[in-house]
Amino acid sequence: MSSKKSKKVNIKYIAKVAGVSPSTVSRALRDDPNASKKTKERILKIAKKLNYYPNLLAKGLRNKRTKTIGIILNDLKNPLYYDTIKAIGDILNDIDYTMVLCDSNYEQKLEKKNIITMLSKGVDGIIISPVNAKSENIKLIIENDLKAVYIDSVPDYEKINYVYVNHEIASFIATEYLIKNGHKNILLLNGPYQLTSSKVFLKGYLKALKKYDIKPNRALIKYTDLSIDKGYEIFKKIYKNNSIVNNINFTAIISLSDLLAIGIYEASKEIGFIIPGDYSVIGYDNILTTSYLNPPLTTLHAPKIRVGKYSANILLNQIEGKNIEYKKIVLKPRLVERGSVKKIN
Amino acid sequence: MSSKKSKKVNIKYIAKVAGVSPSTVSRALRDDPNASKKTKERILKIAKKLNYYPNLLAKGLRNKRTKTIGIILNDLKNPLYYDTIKAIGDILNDIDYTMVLCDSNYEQKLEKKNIITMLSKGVDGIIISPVNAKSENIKLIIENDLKAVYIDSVPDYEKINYVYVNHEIASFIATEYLIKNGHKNILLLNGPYQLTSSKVFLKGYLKALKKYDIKPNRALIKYTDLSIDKGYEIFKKIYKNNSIVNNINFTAIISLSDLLAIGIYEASKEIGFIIPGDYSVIGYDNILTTSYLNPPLTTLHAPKIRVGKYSANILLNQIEGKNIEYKKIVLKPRLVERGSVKKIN
DNA sequence: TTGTAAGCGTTATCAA
DNA sequence: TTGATAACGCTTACAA
Repeated sequence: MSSKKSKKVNIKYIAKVAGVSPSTVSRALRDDPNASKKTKERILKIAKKLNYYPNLLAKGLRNKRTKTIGIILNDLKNPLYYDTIKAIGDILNDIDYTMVLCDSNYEQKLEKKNIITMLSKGVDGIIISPVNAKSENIKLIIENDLKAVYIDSVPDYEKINYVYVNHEIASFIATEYLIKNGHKNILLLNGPYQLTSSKVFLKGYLKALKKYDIKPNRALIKYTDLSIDKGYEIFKKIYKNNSIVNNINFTAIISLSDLLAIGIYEASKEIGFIIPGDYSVIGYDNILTTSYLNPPLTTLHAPKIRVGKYSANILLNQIEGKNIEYKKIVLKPRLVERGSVKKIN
Repeated sequence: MSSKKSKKVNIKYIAKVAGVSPSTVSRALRDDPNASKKTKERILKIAKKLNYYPNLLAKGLRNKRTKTIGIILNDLKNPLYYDTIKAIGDILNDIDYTMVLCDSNYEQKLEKKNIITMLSKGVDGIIISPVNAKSENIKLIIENDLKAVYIDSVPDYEKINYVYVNHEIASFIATEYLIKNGHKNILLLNGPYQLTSSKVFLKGYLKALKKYDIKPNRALIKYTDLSIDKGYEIFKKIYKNNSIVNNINFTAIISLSDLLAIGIYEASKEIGFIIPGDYSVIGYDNILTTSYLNPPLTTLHAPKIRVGKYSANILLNQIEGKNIEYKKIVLKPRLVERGSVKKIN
């Protein structure tokens, strides 16, 4: 069938087989108008028979276009991202683009490396959930004219695209909802301190407290990595401190991520607390698992699929030159009332 | 800071700035022994100041190595893959490789396109969950000498690598477990018909039935796509047929994917059936959500992280030439007993 | 230790 | 409509 050690099939080789010049083959393969229909058909047939596939490295080097986009995310394991990735993937499949996927692990240094990798690989653009909206890494993107759509948090620049679920509104809605349910001492379980999303999330929380004349308590604001384990850990630690020194009291918890909320559930189960009897809990993102928790988690729905669709379309339009203006899309989270919040007097 | 319209920084440009030849720069950047320490340091400093980053397309074209691996999966949205992707990503980050990620959507045609894309992009190897173990697509991989590690199902070739969770054992364990709990009429909710995993899964099911002298019933074997929605749909349809014609009876369900099992939960809730009172259910994969279902889903744990680690390491070793032999790793699923199976008389 | 030059597979320009 | 040629940015003989 396939001859071993067969010569590499490239345009030059096809040209030799077809008895024409490489440029003619190139034109035929690209369906260039400057090529007779007849030769096109002939070349295409030969290319197919030889199982030719183009060398995208050479093509990219030559054309300065790779039909590739980069996706840089903070944690490939967070279920939050999968609907988004799937949505992007579907769009790319349709138009023969591919994606290079990187995980920054919430580390600026790793993020920088990832951005440079994208530049080096000549991707046509990136979709990035930045670690920090004010970091040098954003400058790196801008100064290198790398087309980008920011998701998750928004750098403070004019000439950028973003598709942003407003975290400030999210925490505001959550906090207000709890307050209206009688809660005054609300623990904020925030993400990593350096994460811009955490800062924004804090803002909405404070805003809501202020609106209802509740004095914020520094001890009720905690920062941690976004994972089930960390949620579990921190809640156990809080519980321990609480029972000993008894300096922090709260009746409700807001967390930046459903994962943290799940960790709280785990810890509560172990410690023996009841949700929402002892503590009310609100999560964020509305990942699959939340609706099956016991009690089902009240959370804020993030429109993950739309984030993917919008960001991919914006980026692609810009790459294809169909749209020059910068697009700024702000999506609103939506409260999903389930069973983890209790009304208290 | 950055001069607008600045000249592209490449090796040639650095050479000019440094007053040396391009090859000297190339050697310096690659830490080639044939370059004086002094010039190396000088070049490196200049490169840094100029914010040089290498053009990986050119490098790849020249070296026939791209430090890129391709990942081809059947459904980017299936939580089964998250841990695997994350594990692969962590390993790649450590050694400055990147991944190109593609979704084949369980379609052979799309899979073929994805494989060709990987070849065209000159990836150093792929990790693939093939749609069908006997398809022409496998030949495509082999004939093009594309290094590959197969996960999820195993093509019938000698010279391949795979990391495989044995689905036959999975369904056998599940079926036997149900039988030992008194079930005789067991519905098999399988994946898509053309999917090799489905065929293998069926095998273990039949084997267990045979062992206990239970005659298989064709009507109790169903095929469908792996998603919550499809699980929901098919179960509602089965219920409808069942109540009208009453030709199929069963007390337990085995499904190829936890997602299908969740769909069954949803349908049951709506119809009013009790799990495991009316039907016992066993899933497969042990995705995060399963332990929070009500009742918690009894399922077979698939070692997802290990699949990622093993497959990445095998592939990388082979790419780096550290290992020439083909590696075949079979992992065993492990029964996770929870609350969705009831013992009957 | 360094420089020259050719080549990786494409494509755009120019000339025929 | 086709062909020759140079160039994309990098590396590696080979020569100096």
